[in-house]
Amino acid sequence: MGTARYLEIADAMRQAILEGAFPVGARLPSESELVAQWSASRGTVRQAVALLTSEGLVGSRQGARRVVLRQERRQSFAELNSFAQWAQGLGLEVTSRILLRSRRPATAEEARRLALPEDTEILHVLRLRSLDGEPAMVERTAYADWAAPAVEALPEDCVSIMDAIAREAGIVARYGEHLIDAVPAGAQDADLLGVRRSSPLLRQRHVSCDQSGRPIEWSDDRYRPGSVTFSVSNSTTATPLERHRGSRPA
Amino acid sequence: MGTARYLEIADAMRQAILEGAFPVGARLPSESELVAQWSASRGTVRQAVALLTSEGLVGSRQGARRVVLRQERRQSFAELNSFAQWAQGLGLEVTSRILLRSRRPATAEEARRLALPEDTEILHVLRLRSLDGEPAMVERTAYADWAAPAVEALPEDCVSIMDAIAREAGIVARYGEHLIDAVPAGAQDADLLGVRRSSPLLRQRHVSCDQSGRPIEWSDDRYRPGSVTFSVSNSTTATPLERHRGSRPA
DNA sequence: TAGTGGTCTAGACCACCCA
DNA sequence: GGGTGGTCTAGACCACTAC
Repeated sequence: MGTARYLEIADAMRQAILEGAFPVGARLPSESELVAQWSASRGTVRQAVALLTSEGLVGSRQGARRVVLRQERRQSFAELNSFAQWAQGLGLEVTSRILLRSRRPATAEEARRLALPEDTEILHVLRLRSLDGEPAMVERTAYADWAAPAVEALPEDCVSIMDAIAREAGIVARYGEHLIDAVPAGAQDADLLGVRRSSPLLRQRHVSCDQSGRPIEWSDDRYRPGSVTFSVSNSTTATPLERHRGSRPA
Repeated sequence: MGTARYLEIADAMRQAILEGAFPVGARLPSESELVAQWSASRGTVRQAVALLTSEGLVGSRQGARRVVLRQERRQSFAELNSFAQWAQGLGLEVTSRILLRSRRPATAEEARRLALPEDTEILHVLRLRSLDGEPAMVERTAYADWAAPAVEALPEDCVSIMDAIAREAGIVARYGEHLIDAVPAGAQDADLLGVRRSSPLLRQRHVSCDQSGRPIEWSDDRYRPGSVTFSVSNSTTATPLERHRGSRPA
């Protein structure tokens, strides 16, 4: 039974938009036209266009035809949560090296982010990741105690830890929460990335959770300047990104 | 007819989650239970929980009860697109000062971002924005030619330009696209924000579009370190944020 | 005022999870 | 195997847009 009907419709429409059949600003066919075209019910057609809307490709307002907002493709969950999958999807050569792997009691913040009791022994991993041979990101990750053994079993040049523990131990990330800000490079950051101390790094801290919402890892990833940009679309009916006040306002 | 039924249901469930009636990891009532509880159809109940899912509050998998993922509230479109509305929602005192307002031909990038012909005359605005009296953000915005007159008519201490031109000229932002990265402070940034040159700034570039997808403004906002963090939730079924390769990889 | 998208109903079948 | 969410149908009424 391959794919759902609404995904088939959405895929075809997305393809048409990406190919330029509907340029930015163009109006999409009406729901009734799509119903006729695809011999599907209105509910199914609406599911398809709702998907495109949530991707930021089309805009929707009551009473008016839907309009095309962008002509770019959206990434998958895996591509946001996994540096390796993202880079491979772009055809870049990724290499990773685990520089340090040690068990130690969780700090207060790590315990909170991982929803573990304080002083639970977590696994801390320091990792340098490169794109086409150039250092691009320093990753400092705390793995929950129950996930630690699977990570400890991996070779130190493992390209994708999340892929590996999904395959080897059935630990699959399904939900993520990301915090994005800018920080000055510390001594270790500067050394590993080959930049000057205090130069700007884009920081992505994130927690990945399994199917039941249990945190697997809490990570602090720092990108070399210019190597990565994040993007997000929003609208009056959907706002996925939040802005937060920093800890040190003044 | 105040609000839609599904919004009423979603609001009540969101409230319950935020108040801790369903802690993180807890399972929500089943759809059939909600149908009985609210005397609504299954479709309406599903619309409500789909909303919570898209907000990142609950996770959903076929065959299993929905689980609570977070206990925090999500912001509105206005709060992400408007610095003033965001800050006011937090109870912070916002002040703004337009330091420079000039018409000039659009650069190649500005023309592209604003979907205007090259060399169209746009309005460039330089603005310093403060939180509780402390400089927090430098904003450099290019307004499309057709929106420029409305902006030129505003006083230089106008707190929210988007609010003002919505009120005065009926120009309303409905869709946004945001690019987030880190850059070193330039001479002007350093001077205005009171930080050292080259110190890290969080940069949010964004375009705001009207109802038909026509770009109103293209802006480069730079935040003083520590003053702001962005956050986003994702899942295997919804990934609003993208990661992009930067322009200068090596 | 005709057409469009937004909301809602009441059924149905299926794939999947868990006890 | 019973319960759960995922998909789909075929209707209906309403609010809003565009002309």
